[in-house]
Amino acid sequence: MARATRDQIVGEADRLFYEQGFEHTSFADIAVAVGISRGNFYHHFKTKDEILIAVIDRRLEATRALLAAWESEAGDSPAARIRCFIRILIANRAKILRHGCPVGTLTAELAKIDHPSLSDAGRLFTLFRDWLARQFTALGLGPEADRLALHLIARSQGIATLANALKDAEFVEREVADLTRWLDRTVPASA
Amino acid sequence: MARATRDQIVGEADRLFYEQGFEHTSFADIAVAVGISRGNFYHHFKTKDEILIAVIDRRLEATRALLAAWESEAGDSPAARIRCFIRILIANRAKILRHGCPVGTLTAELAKIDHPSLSDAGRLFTLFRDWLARQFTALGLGPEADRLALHLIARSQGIATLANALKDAEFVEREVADLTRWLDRTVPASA
DNA sequence: TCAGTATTAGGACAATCGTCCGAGGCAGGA
DNA sequence: TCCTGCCTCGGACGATTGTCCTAATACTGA
Repeated sequence: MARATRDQIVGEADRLFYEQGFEHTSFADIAVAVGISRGNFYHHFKTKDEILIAVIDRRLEATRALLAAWESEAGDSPAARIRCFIRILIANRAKILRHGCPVGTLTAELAKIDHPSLSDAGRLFTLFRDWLARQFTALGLGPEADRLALHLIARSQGIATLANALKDAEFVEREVADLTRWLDRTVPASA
Repeated sequence: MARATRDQIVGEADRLFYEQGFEHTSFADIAVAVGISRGNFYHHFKTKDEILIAVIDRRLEATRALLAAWESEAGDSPAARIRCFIRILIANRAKILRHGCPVGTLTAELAKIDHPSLSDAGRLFTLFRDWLARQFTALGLGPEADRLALHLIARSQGIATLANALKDAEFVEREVADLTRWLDRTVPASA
């Protein structure tokens, strides 16, 4: 089945792009990881950029699924849903210490090499932004919802960047606690 | 004079590493920027990693000078000195939108390719961290000084990362205002 | 069973990478 | 004046990059 091979390629590329970066990952790296020959790629993807687009699409889909899972997991409480977002810093702590945030590091790299897919990668941020803004709106913070969403994402990015640079897990816990207090202070005392 | 050529190489490498990234910048790129032949490098630097080390040293020195300048610029007010730090987000706004924070993007890249100079680059963060902690200590916040310093750096990193991804200058202004309010709220009402 | 398509392997390709060499140019001291 | 040592040039090197081709194989439908 061609679909299976294609999915394997995209899956391994996704992992390698995260762990090593897009440019630093070669066709040979992906071929070894998947266990296929290098020349086989051309049948599934014409260029490396096409693999990147497929990886971004995969991440967009995974993010949509994650957000949907949080909605059912946290029930009807928007505040609890936002706490799910904050908690990914704890859940993915080990990976973040080693490789940073998958969204932030990818967009930073694409911005640096002036890659045309930067705007596509930016849609990953938009997904979180809009979802968070909807939660803040549901909490009655409509006029500030987008501002609060961006603020929360920026705080998370800063924590991930610094945790990655300093390799400091305790710092993450401390900042997440701080972020949680900020959330409690921001939302009305209902949820 | 050999020293002048060497300094030119390090200077252009510094700029290019910031604008394009370390890996994406080739010897040829630097040679063109400086206006010398490619083979000339070997006389000044044996490897590309040696250039990176020189660039990091240059940035460390520039950072020390910057911090010293803020100390005299802001007089004896630690709070005013901290505001100098916050203001670099505004002063370097245009570059940050295009290329991110020079410190954050370099450490992120070096972490991703598992480069041995990552710890050296991390010393750039340490410089700001210790300096900021000293200012908070001078404000009578000794026990919390290091925590507050890291918090402030993380916030700045998050703003830079997101501004770079979204190319949104207005967002930077808003978050800097927010950060300034945080500072006013945190420091005792003396300075 | 067989034709035809889909998938794969292996390698060639030009370009570029970091590295390194040897020949020339230039200076200042004897 | 010539010699010596620093500096620079242009190009060669092996390795690796992304891209692409062709021949062999696996699979499918009739």
